[in-house]
Amino acid sequence: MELCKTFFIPKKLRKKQTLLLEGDICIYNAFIEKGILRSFYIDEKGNEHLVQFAIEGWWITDLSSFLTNSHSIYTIEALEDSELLLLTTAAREALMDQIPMFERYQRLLLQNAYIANQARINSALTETAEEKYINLGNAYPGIVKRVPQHMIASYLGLTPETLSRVRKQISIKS
Amino acid sequence: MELCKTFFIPKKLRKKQTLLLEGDICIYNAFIEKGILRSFYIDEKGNEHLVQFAIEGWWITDLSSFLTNSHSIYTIEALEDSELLLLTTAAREALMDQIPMFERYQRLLLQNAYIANQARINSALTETAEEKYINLGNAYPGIVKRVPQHMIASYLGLTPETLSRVRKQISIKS
DNA sequence: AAATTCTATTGATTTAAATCAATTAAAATT
DNA sequence: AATTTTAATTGATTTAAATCAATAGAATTT
Repeated sequence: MELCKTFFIPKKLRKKQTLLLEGDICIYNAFIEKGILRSFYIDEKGNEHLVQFAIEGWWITDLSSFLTNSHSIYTIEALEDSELLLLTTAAREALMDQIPMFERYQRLLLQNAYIANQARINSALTETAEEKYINLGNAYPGIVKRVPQHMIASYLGLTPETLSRVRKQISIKS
Repeated sequence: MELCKTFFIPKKLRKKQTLLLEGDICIYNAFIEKGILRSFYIDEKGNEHLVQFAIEGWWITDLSSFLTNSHSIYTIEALEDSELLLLTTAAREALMDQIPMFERYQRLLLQNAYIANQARINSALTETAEEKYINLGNAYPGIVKRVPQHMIASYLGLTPETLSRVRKQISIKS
């Protein structure tokens, strides 16, 4: 554990500060010790799309940029004051060499992320606005409570107005 | 290469035959030498949802079921007569032990699949029916040409009627 | 505390895609 | 080749969600 820690760079971010800006190359894979971050991008029409939330114990990066040293299309930003442990590509390789458990851990993380993304695709393609919101709340109550509503809407591919109406409907029903 | 081949079980599937049935445990990761397969599931309302296509040189499995020995929610079926090389969990582990390149290759595959899924999420959440169809055709022309149109519709989360109209619109424009 | 910015709600209207229904076209099976 | 099954198209209508617009409510900042 002590050995492991030497590979990481601690970093604090204040709310609204960024770990990665669109167009830059993502050189870190960030483990979140405290706080919450999001990644997002802005499309040609100027609309913002929320790609990922990440809370304590999760990792966040632009995997495509991080792995291939390509320019990122995403921005990663803290939604609360946060404490991170940063891993550079080099440190990650070194960790995987020296601690086999870590390679296994990374593979498991990626597998879980892949499976979670598969579920998100199914949700995006087949569920109604109400189902999307309820299912997200069940799967990640910590996130839904903690984040502005319009960001949840963006994550689900809904407008803020639609999500507001969906919430009203749900509250009337119960 | 010769060593590598001994780990695989060759298998031929005729069109419409299945590699995996919903409810079963997925014990194979299948490499496609020839042909094309799809994975899909049927929801509570009886609607079929196409999860994945896979052609020559690709892999197909229910990763969740394969990795955790859980019951699959997907069915995997050949859309043409196909030739596969099957890898059991045990053979996969052995291959990764004995041929380090193979572990690296598997990790790269998973990374690419993750990144592709991320793109599919963005598409599903933000694009119009027409954009989805055009972008899919650009990314995977081989698949769009080779597969019944209603399956493309299902993959994109559209009804067959909508896809038919989208195609008509595109043909009128050009 | 006042002002500004950000966030959520509500109403009216539009729009993209789904649904329902019928018909035509193509493919597979006998 | 004839029949059956499967696939694609087209039309009419409905519906879920987006858009446009205004207002109200919170949270920050000065």
